[in-house]
Order: sequence, then C-alpha cells, then structure tokens
Amino acid sequence: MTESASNPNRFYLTTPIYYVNARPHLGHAYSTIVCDAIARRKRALGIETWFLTGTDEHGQKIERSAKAAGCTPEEFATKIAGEFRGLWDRLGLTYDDFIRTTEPRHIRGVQHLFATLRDKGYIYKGSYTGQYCVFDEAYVDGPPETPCPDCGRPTETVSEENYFFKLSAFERKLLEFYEANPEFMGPESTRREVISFVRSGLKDLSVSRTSFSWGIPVPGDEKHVVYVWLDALANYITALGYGSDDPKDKARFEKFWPADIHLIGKEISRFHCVYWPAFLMAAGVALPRSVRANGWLLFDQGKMSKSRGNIVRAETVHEVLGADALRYFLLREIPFGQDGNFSFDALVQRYNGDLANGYGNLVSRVVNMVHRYFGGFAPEAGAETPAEATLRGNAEAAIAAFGPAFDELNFSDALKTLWAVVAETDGYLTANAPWKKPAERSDADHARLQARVLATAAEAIRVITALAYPILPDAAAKVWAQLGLGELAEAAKSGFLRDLAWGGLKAGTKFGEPAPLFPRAEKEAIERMQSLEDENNRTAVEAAGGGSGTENAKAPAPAKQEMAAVPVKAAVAMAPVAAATRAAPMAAKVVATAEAVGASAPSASVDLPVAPQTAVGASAQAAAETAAQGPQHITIDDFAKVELRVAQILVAERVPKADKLLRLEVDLGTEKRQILAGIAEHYEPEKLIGRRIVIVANLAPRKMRGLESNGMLLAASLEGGAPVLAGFLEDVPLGARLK
RNA sequence: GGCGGAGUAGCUCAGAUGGUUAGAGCGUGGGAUUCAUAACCCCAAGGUCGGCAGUUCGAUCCUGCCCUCCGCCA
Repeated sequence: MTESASNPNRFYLTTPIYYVNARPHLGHAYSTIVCDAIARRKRALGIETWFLTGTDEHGQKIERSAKAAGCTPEEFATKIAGEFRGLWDRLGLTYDDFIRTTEPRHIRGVQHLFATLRDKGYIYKGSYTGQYCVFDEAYVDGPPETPCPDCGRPTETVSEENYFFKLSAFERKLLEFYEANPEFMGPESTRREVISFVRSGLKDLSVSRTSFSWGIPVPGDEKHVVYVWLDALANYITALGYGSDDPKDKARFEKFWPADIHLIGKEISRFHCVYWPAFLMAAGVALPRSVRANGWLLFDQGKMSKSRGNIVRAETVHEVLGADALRYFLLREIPFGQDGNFSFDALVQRYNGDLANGYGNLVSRVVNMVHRYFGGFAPEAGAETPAEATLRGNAEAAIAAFGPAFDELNFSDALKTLWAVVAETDGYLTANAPWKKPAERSDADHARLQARVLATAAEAIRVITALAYPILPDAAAKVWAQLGLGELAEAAKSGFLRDLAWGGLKAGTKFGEPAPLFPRAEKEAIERMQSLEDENNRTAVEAAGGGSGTENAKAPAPAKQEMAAVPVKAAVAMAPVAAATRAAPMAAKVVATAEAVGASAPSASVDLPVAPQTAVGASAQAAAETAAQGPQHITIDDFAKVELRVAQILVAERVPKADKLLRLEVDLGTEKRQILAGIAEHYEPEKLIGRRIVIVANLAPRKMRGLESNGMLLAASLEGGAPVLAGFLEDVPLGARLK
C-alpha cells in the first residue's frame, strides 16, 4: 500500500455494479448520473479520468430468474445488462468501461484474488451449521426456526463445508484505518454506522457456496463458487486489469488504482467499508481513497398516481424533459447523502423555475439582444462601472466556491451558488435595461451602455455555463455554440475548466442563432410522464408474469443480505402485514435505491425474481384482467371499516368431530374472545399457544359446530396450499390496530 | 431491545458557543415592466422553530421526559 500513490492528474471513480435481477430505474440512474457529472468535471479540469460502471450477474437468484424466464443465466444476464448499458448510452453517460462479472477478465481476476487470499493464509476451509434463508441466500444467526430477519420466511438448517475469510483478523486494523483516514467514508451517518458495526465484533466470513453453480468457481475446488460479494466487489480492480499478465492491463491498473471514489447506495456501505478494505488489506492491494454513499430516492406515491405504478424510469423523464433536466433535478434537489423525494411535480417545478425561467430565459434574452443590437457579434464591454464590478465579483466568488462544493459532492450547494449568479445577472439586466433609451441619454451613451451591459451579461453566462457543464452537458453545449465559442465537447477535452476566469468572451465573437434551451413545461408534461409510467407498469406486469401473487405480496426490505449480490432495493414503507391483506397496493411510499438487492417491488413486480413457474400464465392473465376491469381499488374509508388487531393465542384446541376447525381463545389486551379457525390440518394446536396473530376484530359473530366465533384470523394461502398465519417480526402490543 | 439521525413558513431546506423584528428558493397575493421561454424585476402575507417540564436575566438553540419518522445493529 503506497500512500504516496496519490496523483492529482488522474482520477478513478466507480458506480456500484447493478444486479441484473432488476430492470434499471431512477435509483440506478441517480448513482450513475452523479458519477457522470463528477467524471465530466474532472476531465474538464484536465484530469485523466476513468469512470467505471457495470453489472453484477452471478448468484442463485439470477439462476432462478433465468429458469423462470425459460432461458440460461447467461442469456438472462446478457439481456438485462444490455438494458442497463443501453439506458446509460441513451442518457449520454460517459463511462469509460462497463464491466460484467461474467466476462473472462473478471473471472480471471476474481480467481486470482481468491487464490492470493488463500495463499496468504486468510482463507481456510471450515464448516458451517446454522440457519439459512434460501430466498435471500443469506446465513442467519440464531437457533433453528429463527425466521429470516429480512424477509420473515422460515429458515432452513444447513450444514455445509465452505471457505472462510479471516475477517475477524481485521477488526483492529480496520478501526485504525478509519481513525487514520476520516475521509475514507461518508457521509457522517454512514461512517458512524460502519464503525459501530466493526466495533461490535467481526466474525469470519463465508466466501464460497456449494448450493448453486451460477458463479465463479473457486480455483482448485470447483464445486464451490465464490461468494457473490467477493465476486462483485472485485470488479473495481478486475476492470482495471488486476490479475492479468498483459502489460497494458498492468499499466492501467498501476495508473488508476487505488480508486478515488467508490460511489454506492447507502445500504451497501458495510460491504464497501468493511469487507472490501479487509479483502484488499489481506491481498496486499492498496485501499480505495473513499467510499461515498448516496441516499435513497423516495417516490411519493400519493402525488404520482393512485394506480399501481411506483417505480419511475429514467427514460420517462428523459423523453419528456430531457436528460439535463433529470441530472439537474437529482443534483440540485437532493443534498447528496440524504434521502430525497422524487415526484413529477417537484421535477417540473424545478425545471420551470431554475432551467426554463432562470437559466434558459436569461440566455435567451441576452443572445436575442446581441443579435438585435449588435448584429450577432459580441460587443466590447468598455470601462467597468460599479454595477459590472459587483456582478464580476459575484461571478468570481461563484467560480471559487463552486469547485470545492462540487468536489465535496455538495452538488446542491454548488448549484445554489451558481444559480444565485443567474438571478443576479437577471437583476442586472433589468436594472440597466439596455432595451430602453431614456430621452435624456445620447445615442452614443446608450450604445456604450448596451455594449457594456450585454457584454457583461454574456460573460456571466459563459462562466455559469462552463461551471454548469458537468451537470447540464447538453444545454451547456448549446449555449457554448450560441455564444460563438464552438464545440464545448472539444473544450472539455482540453481541460477548459482549469483556467476558467472572468473575461474569456472576446469582443467580435460571432454568436450562433438563439434557440430555446428549456421550453417551459406545461401541466401536460406531468400527465405525460405519469401516463408513460402507467403504461410501462401495465406492460411490465403482463410481461413479468404477475409476480405479485401471494407469494410475493409481502413488503420486504431486503437491504443487506449477506449473500445477495449487488442489488436493488424497493421497499414499502409499511409493516409487513399478512399477504392475505394484499399489503402492497396500499403502500404509501416506495423506496428505490441506486443499488440494492433483488427485492420485490410492491405491486409492480417488474423486479420479482421468483414467480411460481406454473402459475405464470395464469397470474399474468389475472393481472391483465384486473387492469382491464378497472377499479379494483377500495378507498381508505373502505379499508377503515375493517378492524384488524393484534391478538395473542391463549388457548388452542381441536373442535370435536371437525377435521379442520380449531377453537382459539385470544387475548386482545382489553378483552378475550373465542375464535374458530379452519387451520387444524396445518397447525398443531399446542404450537399455536402464545403466538401473536392478526385478527379481524369486527367481523359479525357466527356459529360453527355450536360454538360462536367472534372474529377471524389472517393467514396467507395459495390455492390448495397450507395457510400461513400472519405475524410480526417486531414486538407489538396486544390489541394494536393495523392501519 | 441497543446505538444513531431527524422533526423550523403550503413545499424543499438553511440557521445560531443561548441574546433585540428566525432566513432562502419555490408556491401564493399585489405592483412595475415588455429585451426574453405569460418569462424577468420590486414588495407583501405566512411560522407558539414536534410536545411537556427544567436550567437561565433570557431557549427554537442546553438538560430531562414524551410523541412521530428513519437508519444501523441484535
């Protein structure tokens, strides 16, 4: 590890590699766009930049999804990887390399890394006996029958021989490293969480699997595949050429590693801030300089649509308002590192306020006046008055403040600073009104004023545009051309930002034709985006085969499976109630992150990995029918009529002469009552005692077998399958109402 | 359950080692203007700064308790 390797003239940054179990959505685009903006700025500063993104393609879930889709894992992964790459291309993102974990260069590198770790004595063979969640591909601590903490499903007891990485040996080293390198991870909340995680103790990590084969074989013991996180994390070095003997690869690795920034979604901080540095320390490879976590995008469903669409695609925004609008919104609206709300409403508001009425309109008025009063040639500014000095001073202050803010990833502040100059320039124009000649002013004086004011305003625009370029590359290029400055892309390559200073616009420069940059968006824009999403969700549901069946209607938050490969999380912000209640459609908010793990999207189901194969056709049809019939929705008032409460089973016994019926006495906290339930075929009465369940408390009483039942319990079931009682993962007080 | 974060104008957020009238942008209302994308410019209204109690001459800022939301861990 050579600390001195820091070279200010090169810069390496990475996005997470995206798990191909999910189609790309706005969360993925967010991380990638942030990286693109950083990369563009670095290049425009004359820094040699390497920007890596890619896809994570191994793991049991991909294997299963492929099977469900009736194709090979390779075919499946290739298709989704193509969707990611295609989207980045359409959005104009300037990645330098796109790595897929199924590529030979990556496989070779991972095997080299694994062998190195083993040779150095950090990997040993051991056996594991414990609980395993098949759905999440994760090991779970606890005694047998512990439910999975992520998804609540029952775990299986497994015993398998695995390779283990001596993570425990790095606890102290990591803590010392964090201490010595406070800049290593951020934001602060992430740093605190990671440190407290490491302080609480590290256990050795299982780094191989034998239960499936879609992965990278462990060198020399090919019945094992490499643990997906070890596989996935290694992309950051394998893409540069780690493990290759080719001199060109070696040179690139030498040049760019260690990475300057690993940009990630906050839910995978632990993998990047704990496991990854530990692997690298063990292998004797330099550690990355920093890991920065972005927050989640929250989609406020209420504002968007009452229909089931909740995942927003970048395409939709791109199509209606353009890629620049999306970039600007994400970087301006959301303080980096925090969660941010996304809504079409807020997007359009920002777009109209800052881009159309602000920047776009400013450019338009100035370029138009230069054409009108000066035949399209930049006028000579002449002697500066206090008004110009003030504007110049503010612009120079913005140049000085923008860079540091941006480089600390405070994009929002950087843009706020810059847009203050937009407003000042607008005010300056209005105050000096070059379009209005007072009677007492001579023609010559007026011509001088026009020249001075327009030259100054145009120069302000030039400065603003140069700084905004990494965020608004398309618009900046247009403005550059309108100012007669030629190809911005060329200027960016030559590092024009490095020398940015007031006064670069030369008198006599021939301006280009004025053309609107950001046409004002009308209300229809929101409706259009809305309907594009609705349409997409509808077709996605049909295509995906209705994964939203009972099996998946739960509301999981599988943020951090040990095993899950990289990721995409879509979680519903409500308690995981019984599947039978069809929780998903009532979700208030959906979270999507940049990264995340193959999770179930609420009802949209695009992401859902495991659809019961045999049911695929049928549920797709059902979904389609639902859509066609229209209003299957109930109102909140309808729902409020159903009184769902938490109850504890005190007594459970079979009802004589009834095969299916159990008689239960349950405690609601405030009262006890008797309920009859048809679950005797699947639940042993003894095992139910003490369990907390959910009941419908205001169901009309009914007599069965001479006994009165006062309520009904909730359980999930498939046709012909065993019912599963609804319950809670956390403690809940008796009598608590579900709403 | 443990640890941590957050709760400030309709919305998104800023803020002060505690000190006279708590800020910005957007949105709203009014005015002015017409170079410009019904844009721009000026002015105004709007907040018991989550609740209760305490420390203090004085608390939105400190302390305690409580409520709500979120994250990490178990």
